[in-house]
Amino acid sequence: MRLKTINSWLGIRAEVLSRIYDRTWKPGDLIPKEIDLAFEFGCSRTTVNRALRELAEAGTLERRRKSGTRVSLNPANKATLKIPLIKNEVNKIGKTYGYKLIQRKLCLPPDKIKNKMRINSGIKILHILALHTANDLPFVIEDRWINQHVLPESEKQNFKEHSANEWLVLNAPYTHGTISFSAINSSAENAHLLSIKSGAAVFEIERNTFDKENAITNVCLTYERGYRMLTTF
Amino acid sequence: MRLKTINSWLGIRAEVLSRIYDRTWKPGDLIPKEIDLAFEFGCSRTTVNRALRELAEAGTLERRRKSGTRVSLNPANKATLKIPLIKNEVNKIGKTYGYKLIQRKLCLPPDKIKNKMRINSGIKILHILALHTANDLPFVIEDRWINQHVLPESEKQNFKEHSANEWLVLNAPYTHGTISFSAINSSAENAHLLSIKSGAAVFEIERNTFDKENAITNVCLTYERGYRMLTTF
DNA sequence: AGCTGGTATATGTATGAACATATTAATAAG
DNA sequence: CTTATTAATATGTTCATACATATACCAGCT
Repeated sequence: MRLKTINSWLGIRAEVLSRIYDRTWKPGDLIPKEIDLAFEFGCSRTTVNRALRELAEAGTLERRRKSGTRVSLNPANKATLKIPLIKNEVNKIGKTYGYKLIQRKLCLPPDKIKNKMRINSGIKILHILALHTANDLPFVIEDRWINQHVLPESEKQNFKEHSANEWLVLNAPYTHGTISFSAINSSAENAHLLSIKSGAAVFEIERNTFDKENAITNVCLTYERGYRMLTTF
Repeated sequence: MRLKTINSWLGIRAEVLSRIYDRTWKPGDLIPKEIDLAFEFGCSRTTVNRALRELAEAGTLERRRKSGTRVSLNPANKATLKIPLIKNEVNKIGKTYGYKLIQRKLCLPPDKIKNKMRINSGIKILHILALHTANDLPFVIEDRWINQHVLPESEKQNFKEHSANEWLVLNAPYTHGTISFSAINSSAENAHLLSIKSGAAVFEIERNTFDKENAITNVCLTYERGYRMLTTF
């Protein structure tokens, strides 16, 4: 019955959220169909569709053809994490970024890496160990393997001035990847590099990127003690 | 000059990704404007817009009015984490979910919680400690504070059968929240609950949810040893 | 130089109409 | 009673068109 004219998709999204919030539409409820909402809000179905689609992508709504749109039972608490370049991450917290290459050489990867990157036995690949610092204090250990057979250019890079992290972003397009977060007790070597006690809990991010079926790189980032990864929703 | 007819937004998104991938368009490059792409792909600008908008949301492209669209310099490695109900998380790995309430009482929160939830001194709020199990083995410790002044219904719940986690999803609408991930050395109490050695590194997720300016709940989830949070991109 | 205002331009949004597609519900065949 | 077929329907997508809006660029002024 054409009560309001919130005729922008942002306005409609806000109104729908508000109705979910004030429990006019409760979790699990079916909400009116697009045409009816369009009439009520005094806009076209296209606009309603845009608003509802965004909410469905965010996990707030669930939509099915013919059935209709309902409020999600578990609002999928989706958090989107931005994984920035370490350099940017350090700059963002107002500290001075530093980088130091510790090791760079071709060697046989351990079984774990061999499996993850699908490297045959006896094949040497590029291993890089580096330290990123914030105000000259250890910030992150970058322990990286690069498949130089897939990425021949990488063999010409010495990674002395700039981290592999940065070079890869510009020069290694990927199709997909995996990422995992975990907590581990730091090894003696890592503890030494980070100037912490051996065994101290540290936050680790492991990332694998692929070019179709070929693994490009595997990196394990070990963060300074007390590091927190934050986001909002 | 109308070479192909990939005239669906998904097709166009794929084609654009492919061109970025094969380095026809390199990071930082300006790509043709919507109208030109529409002509080339033999579709309307609306469709191109949809494809490019999605890619911009994903962080692959950066768009500015008048300037145009360019390939992101740092493809914002955005990973979207789905934070499911613990029950669903356990079921997903094919294990039997269990829940045990350890403690539930009104008490004075420590300073840390008081600050985060903006609770005045001397005010008691609801504290819940519970253990979630997978195949009868400890999986997650849920250490939660609920502001029962904002959420009066919560005081009537005993949380014996179902976790606060589940009740809140259905009964506590929120406007926004924060989430943080970290690694810590487990305390003696948590180690005991999780049947691990005190000091072992454990993964922690801390979440705060708000109803406008009022904090609804603060929860700290401490996961079993070796837990990994995974996602793909 | 620096500031001001105007203009051109690429993206952003809205519309109504049309057709596509998934899925439910009704119906007919076995 | 069960299963295959068909119709109905809500969302999904595309289109041509129009207008809105941010902003880069330029001209003219101080």
